[in-house]
Amino acid sequence: MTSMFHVANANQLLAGLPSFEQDAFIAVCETVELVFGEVLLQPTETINHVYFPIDSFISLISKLDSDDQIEVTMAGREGMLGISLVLGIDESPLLALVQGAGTAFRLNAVSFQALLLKCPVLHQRLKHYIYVVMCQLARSVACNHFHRIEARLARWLLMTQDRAGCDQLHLTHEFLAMMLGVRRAGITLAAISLQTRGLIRYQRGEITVLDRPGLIEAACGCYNQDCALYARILPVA
Amino acid sequence: MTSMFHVANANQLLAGLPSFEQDAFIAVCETVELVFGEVLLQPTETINHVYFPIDSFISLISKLDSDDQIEVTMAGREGMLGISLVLGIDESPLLALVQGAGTAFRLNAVSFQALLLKCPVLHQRLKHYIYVVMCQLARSVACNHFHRIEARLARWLLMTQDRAGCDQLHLTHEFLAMMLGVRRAGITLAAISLQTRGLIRYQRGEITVLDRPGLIEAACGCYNQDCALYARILPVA
DNA sequence: CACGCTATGTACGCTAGCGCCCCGACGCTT
DNA sequence: AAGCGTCGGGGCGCTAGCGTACATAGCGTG
Repeated sequence: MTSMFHVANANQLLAGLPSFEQDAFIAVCETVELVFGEVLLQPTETINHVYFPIDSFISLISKLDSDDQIEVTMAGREGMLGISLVLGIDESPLLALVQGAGTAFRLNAVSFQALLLKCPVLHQRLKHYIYVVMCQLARSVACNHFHRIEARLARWLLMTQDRAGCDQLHLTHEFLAMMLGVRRAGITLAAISLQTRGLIRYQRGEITVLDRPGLIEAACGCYNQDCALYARILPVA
Repeated sequence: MTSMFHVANANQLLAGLPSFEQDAFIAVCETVELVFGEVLLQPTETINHVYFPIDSFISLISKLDSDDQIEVTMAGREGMLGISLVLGIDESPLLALVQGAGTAFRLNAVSFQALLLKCPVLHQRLKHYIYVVMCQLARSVACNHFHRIEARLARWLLMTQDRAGCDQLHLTHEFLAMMLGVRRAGITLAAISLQTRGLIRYQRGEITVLDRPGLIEAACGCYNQDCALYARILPVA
């Protein structure tokens, strides 16, 4: 029963499910290791599996063409990958890239769909999760349009830290540029500014968050609003 | 029975429903007139009614603060307002503004939720609609970030024309600036360019689309991709 | 321990779009 | 017919961010 307790807390979408639904979940899932840089889903590809990250996390990237791409949302322990199956669609328009290595629960699409019918509480919780993601997408449209690179970088680091669960992040400026849809040089300037202000420290692909409250201050309000929304709609129980 | 045929074709989400579900729908809905400029929903407001536009359409606007706001999606005869009720959430983070006057079917939230349980085909179709909206939001994040005002304006005019169903649109530069989240002067320059190229003509708040294929050419590919997605996921029959 | 790769710093000219302002023109109202 | 409010055109200096390029500095490997 200890393992169930663990399951319930391993991923926040699964947290607090009644034991009946937890049993059903455990019966069909497997545990997999996600490797950094792995592409779990190409745009328009069929979704064969859903993932519930435990300590890994995944970037979901909207790609207009080879040059223009931007991360639109993340899936870590607070979320899942393959959510559109809940809507009855087995494809995703986004590129899913493992951004933080670690473990995740994996289910094949068929089992997942069957599971939803057996687990109304999970089903409802996942619908709420879809709502949260939609709100975050809508906010991101505005955020990416209006806010400066530095504020967006701060926001992004905070979101990543929440999902990685540690202060040390494995990220190059190049990678960050890809995520925010800006130049690498643009990231460098913003990073210098954040470092000068004592909020972060970095060196050859390792970024350390030194002052989280300060970073929240430097980030646009979108970070706090996203957090507040999630907490309100998907309380951990 | 003629009226039922009309219902089935009045709003594309309702099109093609089995007659049983159409009956259930007609039993609970009312027809309302939407007035230009009317605010149907403030951000965070409780959703008391859902709307299925017939020849009206609604702008859904993400508002960061009083200055920074941008339209993120539209709801016309191809969609609906209040979709988050399908996910079990009776609030919307977006501002809903009537942009094209006309008629719409309206249901109160409670009846709508009850209706979903009685109409599995409608329910499934609305879930598919949610998927389409999510994809469009994700694309808009990238589009608004990477594409020039002129291309985005062209896209926006096309989307509006589709929903208005006529060549003549009632729009000032000021309003367009609000929708695209840019300066009025920025719209003026883009509009001049489109007019010079013979794609549109405008005069004191009336814009006429002269060359639709040319306008599609001038728009970013996002327009075509959105259309293609909708057609694929929500075929009209 | 030297080499080479990768990550970061920096520079330069350029463009889109900003904020702000003023003007003229149209058209509705009185 | 006059007046006024609304709409569009245009100008000004400014900034963020772009594309490109090159230089330095760690680090791992041979």
